[in-house]
Amino acid sequence: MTTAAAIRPTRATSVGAAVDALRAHGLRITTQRRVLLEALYAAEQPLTAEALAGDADLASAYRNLDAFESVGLVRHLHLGHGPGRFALRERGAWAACEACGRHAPLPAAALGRLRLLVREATGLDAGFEHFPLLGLCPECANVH
Amino acid sequence: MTTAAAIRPTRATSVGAAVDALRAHGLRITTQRRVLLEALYAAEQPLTAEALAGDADLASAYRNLDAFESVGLVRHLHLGHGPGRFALRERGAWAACEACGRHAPLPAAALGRLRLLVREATGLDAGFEHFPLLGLCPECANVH
DNA sequence: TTCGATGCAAATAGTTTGCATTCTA
DNA sequence: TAGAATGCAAACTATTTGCATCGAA
Repeated sequence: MTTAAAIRPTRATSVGAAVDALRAHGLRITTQRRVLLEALYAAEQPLTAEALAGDADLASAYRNLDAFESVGLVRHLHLGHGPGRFALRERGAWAACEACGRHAPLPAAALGRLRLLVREATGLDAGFEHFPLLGLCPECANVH
Repeated sequence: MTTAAAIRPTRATSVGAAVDALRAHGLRITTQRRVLLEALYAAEQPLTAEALAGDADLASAYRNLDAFESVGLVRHLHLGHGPGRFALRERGAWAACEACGRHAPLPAAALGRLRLLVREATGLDAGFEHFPLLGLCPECANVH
């Protein structure tokens, strides 16, 4: 893992732009890295290393995702239990229901207000990035 | 793991009260369970199963902490990477710095306002319980 | 043609499970 | 004394590392 504090985001809105960004950071573009990038850009939610790698070698996938993360292109996060997941930093923060597992992006405006509130209350500059906002969605809340 | 949605908190402010609560739930009080309770009540922060168990058998410690959790006495949470941690539900939610690892309880008032804000923005009833509020404390933020 | 990336194998960390034994209620 | 809890061993999942080989620049 790389410390979040040390990473400055790399925003690339397409696989092509990501390739350029990676090269600019001195990373080489290989077949398996291209596959990972395609999967990351195609994904609508954070995915596990296994899902992103497909048939490719998992150990290399972890190494590559880690490289992408330390370059600020990707973020490593956890949605509930189970394996960690990876998503483009580009895609923002997430909110998830801990009962049914559904998750959705967190609106930027809400994120801003949350950060302000947390800063006032605790002095902490909260990212809501490595861990999502976790709670109960309306449907699951109604069950009880 | 037990689904958070299904658990109703058990508030017990002392080891003795916790013992009563466990018995009320049909759980037996053994030496190792008493040790775990002592450790939980003595702890100022969420601790790992290993730390809480001391010399005792780790597998049993996990089983017991899980039992405590499903009775609503304890909560299982994650502060950054590494092993999961356990704390009394009694003790509330946590805020942690992802750079230096320091963590502190989250004031109840702030928690209430956060929940309201999140609910308005996403419809989600956020607990900030299984995962803490993660961000950068003022000192770590200043380094950059 | 060099050094970074790969892919396999093996190690590691955290956690769970099976099962015979022990002890609480 | 019945059934719950224990303690060891072994399985398991997620992730990392060593190392010889391969390939991008």
